[in-house]
Amino acid sequence: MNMNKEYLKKTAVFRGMTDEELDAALSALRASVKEYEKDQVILHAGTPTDMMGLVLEGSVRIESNDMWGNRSIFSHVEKGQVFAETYALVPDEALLVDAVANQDCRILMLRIGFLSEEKQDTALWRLKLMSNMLAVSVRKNLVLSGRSFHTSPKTIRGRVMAYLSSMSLQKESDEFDIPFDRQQLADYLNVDRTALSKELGRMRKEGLIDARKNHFRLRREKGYPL
Amino acid sequence: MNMNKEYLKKTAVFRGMTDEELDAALSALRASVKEYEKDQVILHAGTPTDMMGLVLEGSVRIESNDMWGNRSIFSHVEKGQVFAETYALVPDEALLVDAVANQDCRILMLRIGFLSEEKQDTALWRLKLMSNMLAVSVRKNLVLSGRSFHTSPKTIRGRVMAYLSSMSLQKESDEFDIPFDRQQLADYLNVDRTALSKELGRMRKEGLIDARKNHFRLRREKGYPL
DNA sequence: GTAAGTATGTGGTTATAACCACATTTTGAG
DNA sequence: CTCAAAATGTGGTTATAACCACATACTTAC
Repeated sequence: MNMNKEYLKKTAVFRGMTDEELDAALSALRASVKEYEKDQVILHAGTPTDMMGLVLEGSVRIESNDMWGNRSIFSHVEKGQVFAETYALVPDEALLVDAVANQDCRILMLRIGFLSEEKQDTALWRLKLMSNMLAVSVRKNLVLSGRSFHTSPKTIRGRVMAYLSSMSLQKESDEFDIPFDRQQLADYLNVDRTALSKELGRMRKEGLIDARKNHFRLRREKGYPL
Repeated sequence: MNMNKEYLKKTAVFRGMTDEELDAALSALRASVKEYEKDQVILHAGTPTDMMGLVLEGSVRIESNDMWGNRSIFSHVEKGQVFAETYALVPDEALLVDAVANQDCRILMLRIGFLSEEKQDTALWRLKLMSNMLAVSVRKNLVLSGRSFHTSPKTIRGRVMAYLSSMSLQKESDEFDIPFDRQQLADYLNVDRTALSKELGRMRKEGLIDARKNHFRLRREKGYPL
């Protein structure tokens, strides 16, 4: 199986496990590595799943596409992080979103559904896995709340500033790359792409930001709040 | 201590515990009952917390108020449910939102922070608590995603329909009460209150819905989608 | 390098929501 | 019941985003 166990032991899901525990966990989780091309759908909305994915290479976006073709991007999942764990752990809840490869990807698929079953197996690997998944889940919660903060301002500029401020804090720098192209950023902020481009243009003109492709720089001295 | 243990054993947090386990858990959690009046802030944004709240009576809303007085309501927490568990379980993360009593409330405050500590105590009550908290957390995730769905349509009507459809599904009826007054619904959907009233008026006129106070009825035969 | 294709930006128009002022209805206290 | 206060609704105006068409820039394959 083409996966680096040393790397896995550093991820939030398998943190703190011994080699033996990791092997036991991977076996119970029916771990398997899958590959996906850019823009290929990994998990489809509407299908129930007991599997979550752990990103080994590439990145994944979580999005919803309504019947009129409107896309809304909920989050972006980087290498080492997991997705769909919520649906895998809530029995009978069909996926409401698509998980899509944002680039060519290697994904470790894990059948985690059993963790939410009643039986109290106290194998140490299981306890550690559960503890880790709790940490992963509450973190994911913060990510989702974050998006709520980024989309609650009523103006495009407000949303852009909320998003960029929070990225800047996270990256601990005024200069950083974002994981989205313009269309994706628009779909993340729930605004029209051309309107977003226009607003970025205005903000550039006013000297608030530099924005070139997915690289941004905040010019706080120009009166950037937060 | 003024709390009904039989009731607690039915909540998602303490589900499946024996009396002894519940006592051990409550003691470790330094459980205490607090009372709050309508609109009193229970937990303030900006303060770190290792406590979560379990609603014994009344209900709580989770909201964010920016420096210009704009309110955004993230979720509504009913009797038996918990709030702030995310922040309590993520060390060093200050609360980003306020938890506010939506009516006069009795809240069981629980110091749950220790659950995210490293040490592997395998007391059964602790395992059950952890397992339950995982279930609670992933559920909370679905609630947060739900709000994303409700606020992603670009028009007020789209948001109202998304929200009401999902309430209708949840309540398994075309007729139901919502936990918000108009201003709160507007703040939940991130729209202006008067614009919301106007849109509800139009939808009433078109025969799509009946809406009186917080009681709604969907008239699907009139072409309500989903 | 060139061409084709993709991504990004911009002007113009229209639709819609925000905002303001105020009318009407409902609620609650006495 | 009466009054005051709060909640809800409505008309009118303005600000802004959506939408459309297209220009420009950038990327990739050849």
